[in-house]
Amino acid sequence: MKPLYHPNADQITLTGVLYALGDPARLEIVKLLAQQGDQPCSAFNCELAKSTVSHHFKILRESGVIYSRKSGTQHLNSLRRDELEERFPGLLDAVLSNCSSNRESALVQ
Amino acid sequence: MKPLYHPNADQITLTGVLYALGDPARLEIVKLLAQQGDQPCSAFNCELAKSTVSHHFKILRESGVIYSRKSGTQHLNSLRRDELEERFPGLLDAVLSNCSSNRESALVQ
DNA sequence: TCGTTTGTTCAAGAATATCGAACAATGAGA
DNA sequence: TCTCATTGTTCGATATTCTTGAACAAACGA
Repeated sequence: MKPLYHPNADQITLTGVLYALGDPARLEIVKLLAQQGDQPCSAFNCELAKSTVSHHFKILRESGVIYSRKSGTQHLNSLRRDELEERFPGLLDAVLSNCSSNRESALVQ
Repeated sequence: MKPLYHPNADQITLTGVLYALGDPARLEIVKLLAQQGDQPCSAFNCELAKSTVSHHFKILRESGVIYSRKSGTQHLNSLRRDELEERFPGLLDAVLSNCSSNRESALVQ
């Protein structure tokens, strides 16, 4: 299986991050990781096809929002909080603090 | 000509705003309005076709990021700063303060 | 070894983006 | 008033991206 691409911190772009966060499903994923810590893709329960979920994780990973590492049969995903904070101070916090818990949700769709 | 749709403040969604900002051209437009105040679409100089620029302004308007009003032959666009601040405190500031001036630009593209 | 779990890849159809051309609305000038 | 230029929108075509089910690959456990 191919190694997973991750941008370096200095390759992360603002529009890339905003684009990645600008989708209900992906924002839910980010919220999940922020609240529950590292999680496999399967922890994200929604009504989307798993190929679609895989695609969303890829967008998040390639935009630099999350880091994915293999762990047995699954991938553990973590928010790149510190790197994002250093690159774009206050951005992730501003987004997360404005995520309602009764969400614009991919779960509800 | 059709009246322009604008969402009410409470209809503005977080993912909608993030999606609107997650494009280099649109982020440039927002930056322009933040720095120079109200501007017509034509103030946004870039290499995109004008139909494409029109589309970007529409996305910004319908997501609630900007307000557009007719003024003679042009449309004057303004950032909905106060409403965005009330709806998603700190979000726009966090984005704008992380826009580099040597930009990820639609101008350079 | 065989089956299960986890996630990716592929191919097809749906949705969205970009573009040039045509159009509409307004204002300026003869 | 009658052009003409300016500003944006709308339309049709092409290109890119999204979503999905099916097939595949890797790792684990019985």
